[in-house]
Amino acid sequence: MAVNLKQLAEILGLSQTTVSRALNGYPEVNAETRQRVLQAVRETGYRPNRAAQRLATGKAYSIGLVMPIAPGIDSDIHFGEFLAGLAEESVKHDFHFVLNPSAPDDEEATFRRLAASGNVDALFLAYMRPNDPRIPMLKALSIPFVVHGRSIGGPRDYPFLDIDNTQAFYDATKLLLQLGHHRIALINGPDYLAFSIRRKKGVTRALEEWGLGVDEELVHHSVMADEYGYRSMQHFLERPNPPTAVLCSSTVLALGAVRAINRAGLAIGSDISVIAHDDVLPMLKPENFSVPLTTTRSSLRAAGARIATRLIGGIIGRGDYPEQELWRAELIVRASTGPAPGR
Amino acid sequence: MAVNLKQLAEILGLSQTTVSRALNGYPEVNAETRQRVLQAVRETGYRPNRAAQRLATGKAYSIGLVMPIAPGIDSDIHFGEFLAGLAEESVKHDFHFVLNPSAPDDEEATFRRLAASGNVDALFLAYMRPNDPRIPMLKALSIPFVVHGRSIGGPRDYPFLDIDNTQAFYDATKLLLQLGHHRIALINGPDYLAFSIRRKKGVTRALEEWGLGVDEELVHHSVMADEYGYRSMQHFLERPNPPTAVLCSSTVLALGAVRAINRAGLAIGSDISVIAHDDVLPMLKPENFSVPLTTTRSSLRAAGARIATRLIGGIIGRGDYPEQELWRAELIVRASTGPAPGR
DNA sequence: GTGGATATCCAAAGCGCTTTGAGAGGAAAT
DNA sequence: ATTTCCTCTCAAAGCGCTTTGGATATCCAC
Repeated sequence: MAVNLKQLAEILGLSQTTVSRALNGYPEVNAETRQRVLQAVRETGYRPNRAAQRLATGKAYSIGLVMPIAPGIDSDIHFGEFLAGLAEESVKHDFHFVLNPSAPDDEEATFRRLAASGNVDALFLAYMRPNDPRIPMLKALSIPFVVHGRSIGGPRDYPFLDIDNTQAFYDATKLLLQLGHHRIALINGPDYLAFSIRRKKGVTRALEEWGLGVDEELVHHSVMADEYGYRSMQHFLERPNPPTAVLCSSTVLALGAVRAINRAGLAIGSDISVIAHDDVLPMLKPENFSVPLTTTRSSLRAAGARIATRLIGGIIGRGDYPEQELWRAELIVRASTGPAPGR
Repeated sequence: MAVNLKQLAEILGLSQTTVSRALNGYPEVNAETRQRVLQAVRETGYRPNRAAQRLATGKAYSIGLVMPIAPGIDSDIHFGEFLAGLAEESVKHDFHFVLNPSAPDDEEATFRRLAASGNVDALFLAYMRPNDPRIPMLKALSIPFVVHGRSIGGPRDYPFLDIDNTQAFYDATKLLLQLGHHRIALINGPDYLAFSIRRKKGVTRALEEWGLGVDEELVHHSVMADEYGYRSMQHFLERPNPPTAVLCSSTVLALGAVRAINRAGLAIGSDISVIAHDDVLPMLKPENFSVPLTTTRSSLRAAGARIATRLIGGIIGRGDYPEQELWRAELIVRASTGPAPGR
């Protein structure tokens, strides 16, 4: 059943070369011959062996990503959503991914292995940290890559796609300040990730411009699961002087925070304002919250698609994309933000 | 920098054969020679080219999965969680996945392509439907595969891992009946998927054994996103004779349902009971709901790991696993279930 | 010392594809 | 008729690895 090039050529009474050329769109082949070849491919169900193709061309038609994983580590819903974007775009070009799971502390070795294996044409990086060692490493390995996010410090000349996290949280904070809030809490992502650091910076900057400082007691860092949103919020509310507004780094965190607020008997949008960053997760829409959530929005899925486009474009040598892109998140005001109480 | 076998052999003053054998653990190589080779590998950072290896052996050391995707289709959080399980196990054996995105209506062709490409040793299947055409197809292609879930109808002799959905929802329904509930609603997954059908069957069976029938008006099918849980529940509550209990096919659906119940001013566990199926999604734990959720629990991630184990075991010819496994979901009673009101 | 194991190692043949460098044939130009 | 230039096709090399089928050397027993 499974035919290979040689057999196909035999059936057609042609040489492998000609068949190969006909298939790969080389000009020096008769239109009629090409048709015959294509017809035979249809009839036999011939599919080129990718491994052989790869060995011959050096191209793998696939992009590699390292999936952070370990027995204790929770799967990240954001990762899945991003993947969906990558996938959506890749399918158009008949590309696939090679997903290489790896424990975080083994990530460097995994990258090295992946790059050397010849299994992938390009790599994708995320979960950037300050002075991320993977960037110089990949540059040294001279394999194309695109980063989702940005490192902080270290070399600056690498291809990335990021959203302007500082700006987003600056905007959000400013809105709260204008509404009269002074005690603003932040339920942020893990403190070792670059985006968290930038978001906090945005908050800090807005507060300082307003003549206020950050209250470190009102800043929590954690993995983005609703459980932590709940705990952090509960913690904040138990303070002698609780915040009147809270910023969440994800709608998932907001989910927990909202629960804590409800349980405390407070009204969202009047007693306390909530703003979350919305990655546009289809299963958790801010407009569906009991009180629709004000958000800074930027589609993770769109980012995935865009990165796939750039990566693939780079591989097949088509398209010329900017090396560095910084998307601005949109501030969308809904009912969860209102004037500070007592004003 | 990137050394290949030939160069490595040259450096060592050995033939490629010997080096290859030393690396692959063949017995006919001197222990001392093997050490020398391994040392050289360490020094040079030699990595075998997978494509070449694949071409020579026919083994790809990777398993393929088709990721259902399309511009309009939402990413499924359950998919990500399952993937995490697969990954966790695969990383131990240095396997990776080839993720092939595909539009649902193109799935068959994608499978065929994937199988013929030689890129993968085995395939993984999920989102089973009744009489799923992919099963006979893969059998015909004679490529190893394992199904997560089970089809309904069609051939029965194929390798799968499933949870006993009928049993799980039978158990859950029975609990509700024992608590005195008679009007029991079901917010189920998509009606074209086998697991949904089985879950409904479990509910039906329990009701019938109790001398009751299913009220089709109280059964909704939808994608598993909180939005639909909310809508369905709201819909049920607006009926003249609303249900006193509801079963949800996912904690994600329950999230929406709970919101609708809260909004209606009803108390969970007394006015209305809720049971959800819990796939053990780390970002959404039933014990963290404002009223902890009674659930039927079965870890999606564990299923992923188990399937990876079986798939990989089959490929490297190690281990002998049962072809078919049916896991039983655990019924865990929490505060969201209580006696039917007025009893 | 000779035949037969045993232990080590090697040359070479693929695996299925792309691609280089040429050859064959015909049309156009001289 | 010869040369030049296309157009179309082909044989063969090579991608980096595994594996078959020896070759060589060593060692034992008889």
